[in-house]
This record gives sequence, C-alpha cells and structure tokens, in this order.
Amino acid sequence: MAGPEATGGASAASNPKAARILDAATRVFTSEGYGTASMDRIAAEAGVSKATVYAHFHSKERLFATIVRQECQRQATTIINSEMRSGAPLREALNHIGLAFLEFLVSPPALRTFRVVAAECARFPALGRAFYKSGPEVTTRALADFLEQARDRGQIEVDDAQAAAEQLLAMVRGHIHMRCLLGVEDAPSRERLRRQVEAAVAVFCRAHSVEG
Amino acid sequence: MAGPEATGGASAASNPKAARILDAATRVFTSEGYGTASMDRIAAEAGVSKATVYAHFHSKERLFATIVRQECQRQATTIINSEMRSGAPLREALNHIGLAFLEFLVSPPALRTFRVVAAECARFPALGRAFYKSGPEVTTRALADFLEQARDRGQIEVDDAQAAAEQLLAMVRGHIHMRCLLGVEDAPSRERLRRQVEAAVAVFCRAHSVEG
DNA sequence: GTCTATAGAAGGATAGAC
DNA sequence: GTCTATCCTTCTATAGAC
Repeated sequence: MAGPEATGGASAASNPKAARILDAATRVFTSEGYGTASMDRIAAEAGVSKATVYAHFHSKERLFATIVRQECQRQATTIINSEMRSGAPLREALNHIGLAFLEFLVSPPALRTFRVVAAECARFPALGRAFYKSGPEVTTRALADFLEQARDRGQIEVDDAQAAAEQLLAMVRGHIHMRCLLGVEDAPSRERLRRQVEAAVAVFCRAHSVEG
Repeated sequence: MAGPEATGGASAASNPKAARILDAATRVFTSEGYGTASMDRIAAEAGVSKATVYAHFHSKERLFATIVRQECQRQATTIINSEMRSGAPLREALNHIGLAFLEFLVSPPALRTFRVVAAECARFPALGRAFYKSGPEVTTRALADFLEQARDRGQIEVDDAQAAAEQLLAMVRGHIHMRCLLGVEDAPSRERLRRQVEAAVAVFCRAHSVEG
C-alpha cells in the first residue's frame, strides 16, 4: 500500500520472459481492469509460473504501474512520429494531422489504456498524470507549435495557440472518441473518421480566417 | 455470467434499507471500480448484513447494473432540467447552456460514473449504451433542437444541426473534461470553466456567422 | 531464475434461525 | 426481511527445491 510509483525495477527487455510477462499483463490489465485482473491469469497467459512473475515485478501494483508507463511511452512515440508537414496547404495539413490523431485515439489499444488509466487514477494518481503528459499534452503542444509557425507565415489568425490547438483537437475527437470509449460504437470506418476531421477543420479554418 | 441486463427486481425506494444499499453501492462501485469493490464493503457501508444485500439484489453484477442505471437516470434528469432559454441573445444562451453542461460534466459524481462505465463497458456492454443514451445523446439532441430553432429565426447559419451541436459540446468539454477524468486536475474554478465555454462559443459563433 | 506447492486472507454467495 | 455463521472458491504472495 506504500508507493507503487517506482517501476518494477525489473530486467525490462533483457530477459525474454520479462517481456512476455509485460505483454500478457498489458492484455489482461487493459481488458479486465486492475481489480478483476489476477496474477494467476497473467502468469498463465505469459506461459510462466506465478512465482516468476513476482520475481520480476515485485507486486501486482508495481506490475500494473510498469505496463501503464510502457503504454504511455508507446503513445508518446506514436504521436511524435506523426509528422506535421509544413509544405502542404494549411487546411490539408490539419486534415492530415487530425486524421492521424483520431485514428490513433480510437484504436483498441489506445482505448483500452485510456479506460484503465481513467478507472484507476484515484488509486494511482501518478499514472493519470503520466498518461496525460505523454499523450494529450504532447499532442497539443506539438500542434500548438505548428499553429504558431503557420501564424508566423501569415496563414492563420490565432491569438492563443495552445488554446486553439486544444479546441481543434477537441472538435476532432468530437463524440466519436466518447462513443468508442463507452463501447457504443466500435471501429469506425476511415471514411467516417475523415468526415469528422474535415468538419472540425472546416469550422476551425472559418473561425481563424484560413484561406482555401 | 448469463445476463446482468435486468434490474435487480428489488423494492427500489419502498424499503429504506434498499435505498441505503443503493447509496452505499453507488459510493463504493464508483470510487473503487467494479472489480475492486466488495459486497462486504458495500454491506458494511450501508449498515446491513451481506445477506440482506443479496436478498434485495440478486448478485454483484445486478447490483452494479442497478446503480449504474440509476445514475444514468439522474443524469438525464439533470440535463433536461438545464433550461435552454430562447429569449436571450444567442451567444448568451449558448454560454449559459455550455457552462451548465461543463459544470455538470466535471462534477465528481459525473466523473466517477463516467470512469466506472468506461472501465466496465466491455463486461457490461448494455451499460455503456444506456449511459450514452441517457447522457451525451440527450444533451446533444436538445442542443441540436435549440440550434434548429435559432436557425429558423435567422440567428445562425447551420447545415447539420446535430453535427454542429456535437462540435460545440466537444469544444466546451475541451481538454478540461479529460484532465479531470484522468485526475490531472480537480475541481476547476467556475471562472476557469466560464472562460473555456466562452472561448468555445466564440469560435462557434464566428464559424456560424452569429452576430454579437 | 524458474518451478511446484502452499500459506493466509478475502471474496461471492448461501443456509438456517428468527 | 434480516441477521449470524459458514462454504467454497479465488486471490496475492511466499517458501523451498532445482
């Protein structure tokens, strides 16, 4: 009950079994939730004994913290790799960025991680913050920088770039993200996502006097 | 494992103990999550024996389904009561509606319900749908109707009112809702909420040629 | 490091008295 | 309807052999 803040202190990818345990733990925790998930199940799914799991990751809490941080890292990497092309017309660039963002958001792994972090953020406050910093915050900051560059080129009228980025991303998410999160809808077609993004970008462009 | 879809079939508010059990169950389930919550804890917090809990609500699954549906009902009621005044200027009306909506969204009870429904929507798909229908869907439909009325009065240019309502509400939520959901931020000041809403309404009005 | 086996606690659900 | 007492399962975590 003390502090699950520390990482497992385990041999991350050096030991192949540790990797398999992390894989299994990610599947089980993000599909069943922290409380329902059992170490027995994780061990079985990883094909190792429970004692081995405890040898690598000291407790259930630490194992959970480790897999969440790993997922955060994965998200941060994915997001940063989503290139923001300065060459294309602004509207086109925003459509491109928005679609990549939305497709990632509604992907099953991202949804599962979001759900479990939201569910457990009361018990593990540090995880909620880590998730936000490595996901939404990174994306928003990157888009805000992009908007500032566009402003410097005279392509857009924008006062507070950070706020504008948040608004645009919020519109891009729209209700689709929530619907997927709640299981009301699953795996929207790329066409549907594209339409949602274009509608968001259209309003954004009109409000900020973007040409085209 | 069959079907937790049915309500508990219990004496809802007729029996005072049933009400206390529902109260306790709501607190425990929404603060600990379904998996971690225990029937022992719920019984203790309600001040009754565990057997009494099972006499009223057949199983843990049914009790959970019952309290979630009850919270959905509460949400639907709250939202519908948020009056949409046709008299005021449009921008002012939208600010009013948006603030009521956002204040509700970031209230601790609404956040707790959202978290637990999102977390368990894989195990209880019906609950996710019920939540969406009684919460976001009701709100969006009401706002869409309001926008259509405004359009008929020539106050606004809008093509698809439903889509426009979703966009506006998405901007109103912005990142604040997510930040609260993830425990990054708690209890934002009313002033902060007001600014967020006004920024959203401003962009919306500019994009849809609303005067003022 | 990895296993089998098990301790020790807690959970969901019920029996039976009142 | 409500309680006490209890059954049986499952869970987290560890001991001890290899």
